[in-house]
Amino acid sequence: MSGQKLSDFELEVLQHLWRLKQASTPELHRKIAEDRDAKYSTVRTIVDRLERKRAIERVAHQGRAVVFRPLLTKADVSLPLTRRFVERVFGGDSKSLLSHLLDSAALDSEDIAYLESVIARRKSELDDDD
Amino acid sequence: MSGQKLSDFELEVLQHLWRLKQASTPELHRKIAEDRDAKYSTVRTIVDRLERKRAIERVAHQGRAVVFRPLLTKADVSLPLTRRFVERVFGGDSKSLLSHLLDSAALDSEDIAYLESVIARRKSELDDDD
DNA sequence: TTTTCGTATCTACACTTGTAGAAGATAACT
DNA sequence: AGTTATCTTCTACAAGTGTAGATACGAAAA
Repeated sequence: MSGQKLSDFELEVLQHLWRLKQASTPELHRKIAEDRDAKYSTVRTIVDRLERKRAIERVAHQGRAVVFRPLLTKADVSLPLTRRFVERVFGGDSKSLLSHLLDSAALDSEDIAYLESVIARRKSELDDDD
Repeated sequence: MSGQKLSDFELEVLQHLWRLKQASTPELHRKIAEDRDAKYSTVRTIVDRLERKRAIERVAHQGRAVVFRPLLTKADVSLPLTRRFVERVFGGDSKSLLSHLLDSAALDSEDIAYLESVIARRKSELDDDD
């Protein structure tokens, strides 16, 4: 499930909701206002759109405020978006993205150990069923 | 230089131009029509917009057709877009994207071999100066 | 040289997105 | 109970995007 495409702003709000588990629009507005300038009603509009897109749902009330929680998981969102991004920007070549990331991301030896383990697992999977 | 943001369709056309080095709108239209349904004038509109955004420029004529070439390199486009994508979808944490890429089925054995080589190099770098 | 395609150019339109004001509603404070 | 500070809901709008028809134009074919 996901269907609907999410805009930048909608994703930003979702990020906050993932972190907070659930939140009201006023809370979300405060969080967003920490980063940049945005009027309350603007945030509320985005929340409305997320609800209409069934990306979030109402779970409770805090005073007059409605509390929302995400319906989509990070994976629901990032899987298709990543695929689409690799397609759009790297013409489907994920190696380009990888090398870019490896060059730009600060990786310590711990990260590298992790990567190695994932790769090892991956390799055996590919050997097995491919 | 880049300034302007590029739409999905504009990026798609740019991809083709990078591959072809240069091309006329009719050529681009044919390429795109291989993948999906798109009218000539639609493609031409996108080419116009790319030109107005100074992402491409006219280099020659083929009969009545204008030949264009990219002004932006892949790096010009992918560096800021990747940063923005990581920000939007992974809340700025590029390591999440990395592990996501590794977890998603987007990698074939060739990608993995490449990754191993990069990691090996990375490891020796860390040994050296750390 | 006139006709005819293939291109270019112009114009248009519905939809999404970011942005927000205005008005209506209601919990909370006095 | 009345007032006030918050929230919600409604409405709006400009810019960007995908989409494409209509028309003009010029090169190539007849």
